Amino acid sequence: MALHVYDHVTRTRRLFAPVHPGQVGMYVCGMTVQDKPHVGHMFAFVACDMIRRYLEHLGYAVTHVQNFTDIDDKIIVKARQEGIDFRVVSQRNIDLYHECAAVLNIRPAHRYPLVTDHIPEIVAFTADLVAKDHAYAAGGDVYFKVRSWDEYGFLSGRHVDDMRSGVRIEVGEAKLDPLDFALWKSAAPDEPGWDSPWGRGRPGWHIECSVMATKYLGPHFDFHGGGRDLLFPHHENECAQSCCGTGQKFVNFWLHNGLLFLGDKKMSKSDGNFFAMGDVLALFPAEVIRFFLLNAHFRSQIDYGEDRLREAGVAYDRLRRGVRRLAERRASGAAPVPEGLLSGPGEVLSRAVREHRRRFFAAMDDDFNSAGAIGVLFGLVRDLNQYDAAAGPELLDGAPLDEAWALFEDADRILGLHREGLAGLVAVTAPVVPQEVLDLVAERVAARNRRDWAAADALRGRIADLGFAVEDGPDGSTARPAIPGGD
RNA sequence: GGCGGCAUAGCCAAGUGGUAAGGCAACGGUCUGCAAAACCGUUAUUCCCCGGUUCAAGUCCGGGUGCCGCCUCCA
Repeated sequence: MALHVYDHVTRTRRLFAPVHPGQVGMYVCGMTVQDKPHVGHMFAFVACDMIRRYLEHLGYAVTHVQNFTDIDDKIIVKARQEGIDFRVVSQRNIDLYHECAAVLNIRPAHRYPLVTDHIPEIVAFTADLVAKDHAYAAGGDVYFKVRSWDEYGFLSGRHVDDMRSGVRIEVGEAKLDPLDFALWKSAAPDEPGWDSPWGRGRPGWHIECSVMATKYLGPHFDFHGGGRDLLFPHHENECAQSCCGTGQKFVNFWLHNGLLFLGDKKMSKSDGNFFAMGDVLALFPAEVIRFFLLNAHFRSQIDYGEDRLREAGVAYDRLRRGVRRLAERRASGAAPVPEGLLSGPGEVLSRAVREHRRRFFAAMDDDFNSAGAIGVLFGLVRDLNQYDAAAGPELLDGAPLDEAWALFEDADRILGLHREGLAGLVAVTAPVVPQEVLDLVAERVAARNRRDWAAADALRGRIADLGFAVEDGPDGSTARPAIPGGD
């Protein structure tokens, strides 16, 4: 099996082949930084991060470019409301993005181009489209001439003549055709603007991505990511501009992630129907959120809900405990069976691990199916547990145990489930428990020792009220945070 | 009105021709003072409905029903 990627233009999965051997160019539509990032945004970036990690695992040198749209109407409005420069608004939200991305274990892009740093290139690209008769200036604006490109609509699967287009002309616009869209918009005197051959203005929404993507990745590159809601008009327009400007095919594979829903509505800034990422991070560990987001195929729609996150936390815990148990066993000091030999349970484990490895990568090769791949990991945990039960504490089949560990490590590098990696995960075995709770635990141990069960149960209740759960083991009692995944 | 997507157990979810992954919940068991945690086991003769193609269909084709998205800013 080799990597196959879904291509929604042909509605099939195609064998992946890079434009340039050994290299992959990936452009991800970043945020319009009018507001703080919400969970829906971060879903898109987590998905692209997983994809990038897998491509790197396959050995490609990936160049990941992710823009910030730092000037647009809504940013201007916001800045005006607050009485500050638009740059303050956009920088503030860019900073927030980077904070969220870091805790979600999203690897930094190689470049984060800003629209406002590329005005000369945007002007040049626009002028070129005008020169090629794919665009025209009108009343200080410049519009892309949609009907000048025969293939317009191929990406989103619509036909120019079918579009309900009459409603799109706004007062003051001078489009020749309602379908046309702005490359350059004239600016009012009190608005931010830059000089151009058409007067003072600012870029339209789509042109920035054409300019920055082709500048950093070349006219034709491999992957372009972004939410499903960007398909039309944004990516359709971006694609039209790029193809007309460069005369080449633009993108080989589009990675449109499904949208995150809240209740029965799409999470959306403009509807106010969203959870800010920072607020969700206060409720659930970042690892659990990332696990939750990767536990469905990235192209499908996900419903956000706290119950769902809680479930994900429990599931994630099972996985993590499996990894920890394996680490403990490998470090247990039990005498390994001689090299080259396997015990009966070791034999069974060995076969299982090989099969899990095959299935894990088959899932990833199948359009980056992280959900299927995660399912395989749970199977590994189960087989490891069965080995534990069958082998007892004395046996230690080094080879299959090493192979199992190696698969967890590969999986972790690809899925990015643990911020510190597997070694870090295993090291974190002692969650922080406040002294107050420790004291109660000690009190309860004393009560148990004098077989005062009523007092012991009451103490357990008080500890639970503080958000901790007690576990009694052969070596005494311990407390841990009651929230799954909370350490 | 145009275009597109989805429908798999109580819930979430993978599965694009070969006889239903996985997680949560539930139940049974081991353990426990009781629990919790942990581990083991059980839980869809069946994939919205009706036709068709095929030796074989959740998977392909046709029709129907239901839900949703896009066509306006949006990850």
